Amino acid sequence: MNTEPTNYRSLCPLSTALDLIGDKWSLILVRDMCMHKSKYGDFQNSQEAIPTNILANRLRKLESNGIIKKRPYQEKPIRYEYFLTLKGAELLPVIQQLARWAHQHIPESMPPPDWFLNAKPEDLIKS
Amino acid sequence: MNTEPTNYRSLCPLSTALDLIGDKWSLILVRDMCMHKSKYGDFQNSQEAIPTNILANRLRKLESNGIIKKRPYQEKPIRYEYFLTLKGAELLPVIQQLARWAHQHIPESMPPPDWFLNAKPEDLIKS
DNA sequence: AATGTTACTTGCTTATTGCAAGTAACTTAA
DNA sequence: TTAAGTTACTTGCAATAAGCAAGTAACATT
Repeated sequence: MNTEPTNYRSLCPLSTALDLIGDKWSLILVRDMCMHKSKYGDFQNSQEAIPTNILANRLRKLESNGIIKKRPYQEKPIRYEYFLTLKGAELLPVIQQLARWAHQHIPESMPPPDWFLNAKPEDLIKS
Repeated sequence: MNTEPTNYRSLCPLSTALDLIGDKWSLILVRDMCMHKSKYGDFQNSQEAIPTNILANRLRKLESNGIIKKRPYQEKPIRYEYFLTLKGAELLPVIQQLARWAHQHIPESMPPPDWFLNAKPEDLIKS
């Protein structure tokens, strides 16, 4: 399944970015991988409670768009762990800004932890 | 129409942010307002070709969430212009990062203009 | 042998998106 | 002065996507 858009809505960089990750769940999964969650069950157990069919679909899409990679961690039965590519890790500044914004402007939201605000994309790859 | 979520999926700042603006169109409209587009027709004329019912719906949601405000620019018939609040203007760092990311990682996307990358939220309000 | 765990898929319902057309209140051109 | 155009929408409906519940395959554990 290749899910890269064959034609983007426009070539505006913001618009192309949103064509890839502009939905309610993709960045939640990127966040989880920033926190070194890597297995299907880890993602399911996050507070936001992603439906399992959506989770499977998003993992496929993110992989097909080069944002994550999967690698087998056992053979019988075959099971994969998922982790960020460089392309995926470099979404960290985006989600840091989103978290900062939410903390400043959405009263209900919790403060982002310091380790998260201080993290760098290169901390996330090949860990 | 109040569209603020009564219960967010979680209180994680990223998650609450995505509950408000995590869709394909909201940030496109914020981008347009950063470019000083202000009228309904201006938004319709953007390259991404937002459907008119979605546009009306998103303007309502963004206003109800305090990200934009509207102000009448004529009385007969009543017509409004839309502009960013401080809360909306402070989404600029988010869309700057998204644009930067897209330019670096999506080959098809165009480079973001320098004025855009160098803009500051305070440049956008009360203009 | 039965129960549990992990990582999914399938079927179905509900919600959202998007297209096309319609409408209201004007403005402009013939 | 009438017809066509503009602006800012709303409504109806079809297509797509999301979400819930249940099922399944391949093991491990009790």
